[in-house]
Amino acid sequence: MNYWLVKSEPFKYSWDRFVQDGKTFWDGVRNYQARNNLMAMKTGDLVLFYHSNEGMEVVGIARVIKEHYPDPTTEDTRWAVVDLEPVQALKVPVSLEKIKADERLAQIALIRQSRLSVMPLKQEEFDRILELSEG
DNA sequence: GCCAACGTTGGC
DNA sequence: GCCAACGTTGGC
Repeated sequence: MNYWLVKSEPFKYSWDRFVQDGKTFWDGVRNYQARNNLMAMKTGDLVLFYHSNEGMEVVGIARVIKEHYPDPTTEDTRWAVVDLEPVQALKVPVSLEKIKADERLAQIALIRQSRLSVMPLKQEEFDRILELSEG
């Protein structure tokens, strides 16, 4: 089991919309590193859903329900998508500020490589973020 | 709205 | 193969 974090601008695709949809294919990745991470996702992996720009907080947990396949939104064969379904919203969203302030999370790509939109998390980092959600 | 970080493109 | 120019992302 692996753990991941994906970013979405709520303006483009918000958590609420995701919950309404029941599932979604995660498209729009146009960066090789992010794509490689996307293609490494396995069915059942858990994925934190982060709102970038507006909100700037982790808002929920998703699960991979289908591993990577060619991006249906482009003819370009280089890009891939995965299918995700919502698992649950966090009771309290975990803000970027809070994550930055936590020394155990100082090394995660969200902070060190702010432009990467799909990134792996260690289990302890994933667990830690959920802990922060509980106060 | 600005700008830093950084990935990509294209001329040489 | 280098590097300047350019585009995009995302925090502030």
